Amino acid sequence: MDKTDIKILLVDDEPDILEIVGYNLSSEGYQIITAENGVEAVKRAKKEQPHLIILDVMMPEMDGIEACEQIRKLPNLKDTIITFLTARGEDYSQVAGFDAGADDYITKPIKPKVLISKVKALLRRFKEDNNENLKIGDLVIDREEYKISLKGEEIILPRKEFELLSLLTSKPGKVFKRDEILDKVWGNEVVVGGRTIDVHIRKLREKIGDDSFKTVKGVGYKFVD
Amino acid sequence: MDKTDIKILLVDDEPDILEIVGYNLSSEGYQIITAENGVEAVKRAKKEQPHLIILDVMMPEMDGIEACEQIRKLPNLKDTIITFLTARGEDYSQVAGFDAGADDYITKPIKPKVLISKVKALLRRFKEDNNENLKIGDLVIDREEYKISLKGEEIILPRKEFELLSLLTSKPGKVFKRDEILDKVWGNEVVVGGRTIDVHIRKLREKIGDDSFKTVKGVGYKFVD
DNA sequence: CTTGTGTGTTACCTTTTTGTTATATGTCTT
DNA sequence: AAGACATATAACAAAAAGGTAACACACAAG
Repeated sequence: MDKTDIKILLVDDEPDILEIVGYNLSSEGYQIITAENGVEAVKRAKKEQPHLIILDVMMPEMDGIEACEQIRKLPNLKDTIITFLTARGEDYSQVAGFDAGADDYITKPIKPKVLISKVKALLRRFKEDNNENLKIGDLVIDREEYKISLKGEEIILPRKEFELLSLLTSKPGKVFKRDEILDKVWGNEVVVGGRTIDVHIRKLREKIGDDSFKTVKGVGYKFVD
Repeated sequence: MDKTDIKILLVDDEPDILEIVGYNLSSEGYQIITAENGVEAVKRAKKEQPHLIILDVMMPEMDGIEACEQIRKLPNLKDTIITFLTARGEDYSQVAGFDAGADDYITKPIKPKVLISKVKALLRRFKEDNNENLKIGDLVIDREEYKISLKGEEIILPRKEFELLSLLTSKPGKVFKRDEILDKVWGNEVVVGGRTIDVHIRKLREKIGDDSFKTVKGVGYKFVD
């Protein structure tokens, strides 16, 4: 994901802060959206789906804590990172903030450099969470480039095999039922013979390693590390 | 899950810290277990199966990092949340801590209020994650991975046995009538002989333990802790 | 057009799971 | 204590599930 694709929602009732912080972050390449109070913040968050929300605690209309709680309730914003802006020493805010579902807080007065590195750190964590390339043991799976490498060795897999591997590794340990595999890899319209999955699993076993794929009889297959 | 059902293992070599933090958390209603070094921590964790472990990094005998690694290896503790206690500025510990499988860290000096809200936040996440796994006494049932573990020992069960166990444990203590079991595990269309359930119960008894399954004559079976 | 590759099928084979039966053991009632 | 139930158990049989090799077909590249 490119930096310029990242949206940050900045919420504070003081226009000065919005401007200074906004300026600093946009010059780093982030997309900035602003709001001046909690009500507006919730509204914009819902509409714009930002990746990160920086929320002042003390605000008119609806304070940051409440706004945070509201936002956390929205299912499509549950992976959004929320960080509070609080005056130093306001211990209470920190406490309430975590309770409300915040991920971090930044203390005022704001030092732009500190702010930016904190934002970067938070977003890095975010990216790691929903990364496109998976790394499991010796195996790296690059979904963008459609290739994998095992112990540094690059392996080209045919599409179906890749998709099957990709599915199984998306949740290592989880048992994928045959139905589920058919549905996700083949698409539920297509009807394939009963041994098709097995054959593909066998091919993966040949290429990736026998132990990585466990059969759960009567249920399906799982990938193990 | 009630708050009073939540166990927290607190590990630090300084008795003062154990006392203060322990006091604060117990007065919140959590059950507190303590240990004074890594070796002891691992032992107690294995035995008590706490939901959250607060682990000091610097300790004699075995430091927090190593203890964390050890604990993460135990299959029935893999959903336990581990958070480190580190001196401010010890950046290295934090990094190593995350590598070892920690979920968070708390910096010293500890402010009780901050600590408590952090604990709450962590446990909230835990509850959300963990709706799939049942834990009853020594037994952990992982419906997603189709496996169970008993006292840390992993056991693979065939599908019908797994489903039967899964049903009985879904409401420990409740007596499931034979009809009900047939319906839920076999499906009401299928007709099986009268002794089929007994045989499966017997197999579970062999594997899980004789005492866990009680026969209620004329009615059915129940799982007891 | 030929060749090669990806994909899926089929026909066995093996193993595991599941279910049945016959017999034993209990337990409650009268 | 005998009979009627109900469950336990072991040995066995049947069915299901998965593994594998060989092959068939489609389609793209040369």
